[in-house]
Order: sequence, then C-alpha cells, then structure tokens
Amino acid sequence: MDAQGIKQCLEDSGLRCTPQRYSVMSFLMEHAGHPTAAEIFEGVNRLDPRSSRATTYNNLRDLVQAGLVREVAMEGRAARFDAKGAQHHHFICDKCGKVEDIDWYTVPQPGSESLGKRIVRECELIVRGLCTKCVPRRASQNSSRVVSAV
Amino acid sequence: MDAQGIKQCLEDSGLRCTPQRYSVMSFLMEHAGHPTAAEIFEGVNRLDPRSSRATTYNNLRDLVQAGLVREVAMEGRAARFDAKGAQHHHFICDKCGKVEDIDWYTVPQPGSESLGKRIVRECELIVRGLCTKCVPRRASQNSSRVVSAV
DNA sequence: ATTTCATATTAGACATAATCTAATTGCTAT
DNA sequence: ATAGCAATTAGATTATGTCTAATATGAAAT
Ligand SMILES: [Mn+2]
Ligand SMILES: [Mn+2]
Ligand SMILES: [Zn+2]
Ligand SMILES: [Zn+2]
Repeated sequence: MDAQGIKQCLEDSGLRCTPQRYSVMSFLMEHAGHPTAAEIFEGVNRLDPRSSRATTYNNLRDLVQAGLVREVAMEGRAARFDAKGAQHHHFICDKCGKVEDIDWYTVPQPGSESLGKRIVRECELIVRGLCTKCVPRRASQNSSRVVSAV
Repeated sequence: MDAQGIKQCLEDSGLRCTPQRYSVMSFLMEHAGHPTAAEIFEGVNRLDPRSSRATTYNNLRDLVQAGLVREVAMEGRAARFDAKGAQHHHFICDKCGKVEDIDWYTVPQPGSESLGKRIVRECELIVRGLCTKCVPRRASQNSSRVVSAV
C-alpha cells in the first residue's frame, strides 16, 4: 500500500495521520514478521522522524483500538503486532516463540447454548507446535506426534 | 480430584509432589476462574504451608511444561492459568479481560499445504467479545453485531 | 495571518510482571 | 548417617508497559 493509502486508512478510522503514527503503520505493513513494540520503535527510528517510546506505545494502542493492527500476547515475552491485512490464523512455535501466519479458513463459532448472552466480536485460532526451523532433522513421528484432530 | 489423585498426577509427569507444588495444583483445580500467578500465590498462602513467590512461579512453569496446566497470555495484563481438565475453548472479554471456558468442540486443523513441515501440538480457539456482565442492557444488535461466521 | 484549542509528542519517572541468584533446606538412595 | 540432587527462599534484577506533566503541532475559526 502506498503513502496515500495508509493516510486514507488512518483517517477513515478517525486517526490523524501524524508522521509518527504513519511510520508505525507503514513499518508494520512492510514487516510481516510480527515485531515487538521495542522492534517497531527501533525500526521507525532508524530513519527520521524520531519517535519516542511512549508515542510508539500510544500509536500501537490507537491502531489496535481502531482495528487496523492486531496485538498477539505471548506467554512471558513481549507482545507482538501485525497489520490486519488479509484474514489469517497464527502459528506460534513452542521452542523459539516465532509467530507465523497461517492461511485463513473458516472456523465454526461456538453454539449459542455455549455462548449464552455473550456477544462475539471475533474468533481467533492459534496453532501451536514446532516451526520449520525448530523441527528436528529426521523428526520421528513418535517424538512429536501430529495431533489427529482438535 | 482427591489428594491421592493429585499426587499420582504429578508423579506420573515426573514431578515430585512437594507441599508447595501440590498446593498450586490443588488450588487451580478448585478455582476454575483462571487466576493470575499473584492470585495463586495469595490463595495457597492463606493456608499453610507458606510458599514463596519464586516457588509459585517455578511450580507454575513446571506444571505448564508437564502439560498439566495451561497458561493464557493476556495483552498488557498478567498471564492467567488453569488446570487442564476437560478440553475446552476460551472466551476473553474485551472490556473486563475475564477468561471464561467455552464448551469444547472440534476445530478443523489447517491443511498440510499451509503447515508445511511444521509439527502441530495443539489448536487453540479464542473467542473474543463482551462477557455477560459487560454486555450493555437492552444491547441493540446493531452496536455490537454478532459475527456471522469466522 | 493570527488565534484557539483539541490532539499528539516527549523524556523520564513509575508500576507491574516475571526471572534470576545464591544461600539454604528437604528428600531419597545408599 | 551421609551424600547428592531437587526444591525452596528472600530479595535483587530485568523486562515490559503505563503514566505524568510539559511542550509542540495542526486544523478550524476569526
Ligand atoms: Mn499475522
Ligand atoms: Mn479454562
Ligand atoms: Zn521455532
Ligand atoms: Zn466482561
């Protein structure tokens, strides 16, 4: 997406397109690897304009609230972020913690008898296991069996 | 589950059944509300024996590694824990952050063309929205529409 | 062009969650 | 009893994220 597109995107969500906010959004769109807030802060400040740590956090909060960015909470580690482009699921590696996109497919919602009066906004599927780099060579199918159905 | 059952459970997983570890496991089994580490620490120390904060964290780590306990990472807030009893999904409230159990049902795994060489250990479904307490009275179905399929 | 004023940014202090360290204690096997 | 490993402990430390209060910015009104 080009600069004008990002600007449009922000303003459609009621957010002013400030240089700092633009940088965060732009960085996320060209770095699909689910960076942490610290990585985003570093990344946008490698080039001008300088943005402060607080502003990076503020803008990430605003972008998440506006639904343009997704925050993925990690056990023990720093949260990771991605621009909500095409819908997709996530794979999280047990060993290295890497977050990878998985092609989107529809997942059935819980039945209304389970949900009661709750109002559903979204369903999120997280697949866990070992990423390509962490799968041991000649992995025996015994040691880490692929689950059959879940 | 009775005391002997918990002891068995721990030892089957190669964990010694120490008083502190037992307390954590027992507390989680009788408090299904997804407590934080701090709440567990407080809870087990209301009665003897006294357990330290470090030990509470250590034992939670051990129990998660052994697959007896699940850790649910929360954006910004402290992680929450539950004893892995019957399989179930989770509902997380956008507003108050409460984690609630949702009846389990099978969710289709990603196809092997998406997974590549990755090895899947589990698929986790997280439903997000407003919990019963946070749904506004006479909620108009316009303001927060139930997603049709996801 | 100037004023106005809500919004955004900033540095750094602060808060919270989680981990680490090094000393001690408790088990279990011999 | 002794040895040796595992577990616990208090407190320090790190990591992550939030808050504050002062300043800057930009869009709208005059
Ligand atoms: Mn993603
Ligand atoms: Mn649960
Ligand atoms: Zn990995
Ligand atoms: Zn709620």
